[in-house]
Amino acid sequence: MTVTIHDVAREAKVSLRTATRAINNEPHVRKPTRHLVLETAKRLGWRPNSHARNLVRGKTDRLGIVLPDSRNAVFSEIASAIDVRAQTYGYNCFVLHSEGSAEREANFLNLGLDGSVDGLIVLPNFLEANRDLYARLLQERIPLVLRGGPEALPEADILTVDVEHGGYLATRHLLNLGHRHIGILVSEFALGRLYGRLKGYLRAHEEMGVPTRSEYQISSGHRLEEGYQAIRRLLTAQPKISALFCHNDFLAMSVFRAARELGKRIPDDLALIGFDDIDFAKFCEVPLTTLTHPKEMEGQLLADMVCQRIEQPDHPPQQITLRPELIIRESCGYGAPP
Amino acid sequence: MTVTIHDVAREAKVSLRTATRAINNEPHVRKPTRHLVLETAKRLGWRPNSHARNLVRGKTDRLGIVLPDSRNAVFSEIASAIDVRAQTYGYNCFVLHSEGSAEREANFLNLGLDGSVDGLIVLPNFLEANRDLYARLLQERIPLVLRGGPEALPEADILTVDVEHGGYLATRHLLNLGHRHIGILVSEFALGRLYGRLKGYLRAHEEMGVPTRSEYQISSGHRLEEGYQAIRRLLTAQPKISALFCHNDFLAMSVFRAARELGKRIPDDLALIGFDDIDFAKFCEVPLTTLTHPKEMEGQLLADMVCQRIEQPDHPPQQITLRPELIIRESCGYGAPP
DNA sequence: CTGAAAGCGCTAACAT
DNA sequence: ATGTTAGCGCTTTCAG
Repeated sequence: MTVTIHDVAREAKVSLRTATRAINNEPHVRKPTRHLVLETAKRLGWRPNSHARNLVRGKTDRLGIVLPDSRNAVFSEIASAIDVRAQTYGYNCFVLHSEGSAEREANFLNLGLDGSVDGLIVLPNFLEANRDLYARLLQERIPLVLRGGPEALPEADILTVDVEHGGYLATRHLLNLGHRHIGILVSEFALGRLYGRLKGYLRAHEEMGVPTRSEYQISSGHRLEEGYQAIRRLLTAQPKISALFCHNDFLAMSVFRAARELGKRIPDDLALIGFDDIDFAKFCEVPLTTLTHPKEMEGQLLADMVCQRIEQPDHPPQQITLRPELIIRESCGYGAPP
Repeated sequence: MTVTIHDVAREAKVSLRTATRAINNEPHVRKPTRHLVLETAKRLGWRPNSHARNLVRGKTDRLGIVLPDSRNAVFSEIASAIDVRAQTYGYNCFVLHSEGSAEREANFLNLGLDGSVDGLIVLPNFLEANRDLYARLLQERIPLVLRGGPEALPEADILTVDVEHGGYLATRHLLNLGHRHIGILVSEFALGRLYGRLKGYLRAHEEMGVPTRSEYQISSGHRLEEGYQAIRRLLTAQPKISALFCHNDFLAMSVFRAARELGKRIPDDLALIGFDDIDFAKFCEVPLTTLTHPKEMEGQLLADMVCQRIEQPDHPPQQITLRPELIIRESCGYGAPP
């Protein structure tokens, strides 16, 4: 039924070896022979079978990118940058969204173990729940690069964004602007790296001698709606809050509506800082002050790291930290505090 | 080097057949035997090889979802809904972003041809450029479902959103509100379905006896920045425009900044309508009036369609059209025209 | 330059 | 309940 390279060879009256040669553009085939094979393949409607091919080659030229959440554009932006770079190494990328499910994340990690991809770049959400799997991946020497989570997996290749520093920069900026009642929204995902923002926030306060209050610190799920509800609650319960540092730009977008409904204007009555510098940050009504790091470079580094690991399995693990920078736009106003 | 199921069988002192049985949870293996095999597999560090498995089974239990653009959340939302539904059939989904490249799209279509996935759900951007490939897919009877583009490929399974109707509804709404100078931004992708919006826009005008002007009709690329520039240009050149129908919510988001910079307020000086009802539409500063169709249902239908095609290859092609509905929020105001 | 033959790791008829 | 055996479709030594 399905036509194999065997059929092509027979039909073209050449050996199997010659057929592969012609088809894969290898040398040592005469032009007319090659042409004949190619023609025959076409005529017969032959098409390569990736499984057979990958099985014998022992590789796939494919990479898996495991993302936590398909809604937040920052992940798409990073994935896109990884993809572009991976392309130059000859790899295609599959993007996989774990969508808040440890089981889904586990499934995707398995794609590394069962040879479906040659390497994995993962933005982990369930480092704890899937601890064994991550360990296995490492032990089996499956090329794996993590974005974040160095404390949890010190022996892996890891790219980290120094979110604590980001939190510090953001908060210091707000304090310098004169704000003394600064709210903070962090993600409820209990990953160490996520609370980094809070650490930076606390450190900045301490450094400036400004007291902090736990009532100003809240968390929410990763969905826009959840962020919106949490922020609305915070702003309602703590009317003194004049500035808000939001876990990421995505959730920060939900502040606009909450603020408006409570009769607060951004930036006049409420200063707002996000994190990530997603595209929307530039084009929302009041362009968002935020923390950024070059996402093209991040993607590039991540791709480089897996590819390097693939080529040199024995290379000692590499850990790179990216420092975010503050991008001042308009959402914190320019001037004095309320 | 790599441990195979063969090794496991030998080590457990059972036959190959029994080993597979145990491992794949098939019946006709005694408990202790099964346990022994599983233990041995674990001890030896055996892991299944997906290529070998898929090669012999002739299927992968995987679906490919080809998306035009990773930035626009509407695609993620649809993909996510497809994924959820496909899960219930036992399929995993790979999402693939063609990102405005016909070649990338072609690459992904090839995953269907080479057996990497059992079926393909594609939101096509390059139906023309990849015409041959689509035809091939159909001819080879690879399960394929398209979202949009029925004119181009009448013999395929297709789910269409009636964007013309959407354009009509949006424009009529604006006209009913009293607007007489309505701008429209459409995507520059020359797919038939995309210009549907414009058709609906024109039809609504005609029906109400309101003249249209080509100066009010512009197009832009799919990036936020491009939308922003196009809109800024339009609004600057045509100050009479009091309402804007935007190709999609994603691009509509860029209107907020453009309007603000030109001293126009939404909805007071500029009414705005989008398309898609992405999450952001609800939570932007002025919740967006838009066209919607249930994306959960859309994803569900798309998944059902491929799965059905996989199960019944001979089923006649199915074409389903979804009608968008107008969701009135706040971006068009409530009252009279300017 | 071309060909014969040996697998890659797994599943599944077909026995026993 | 378990074992034997023949491939799935392809690449790749190794000989000619």
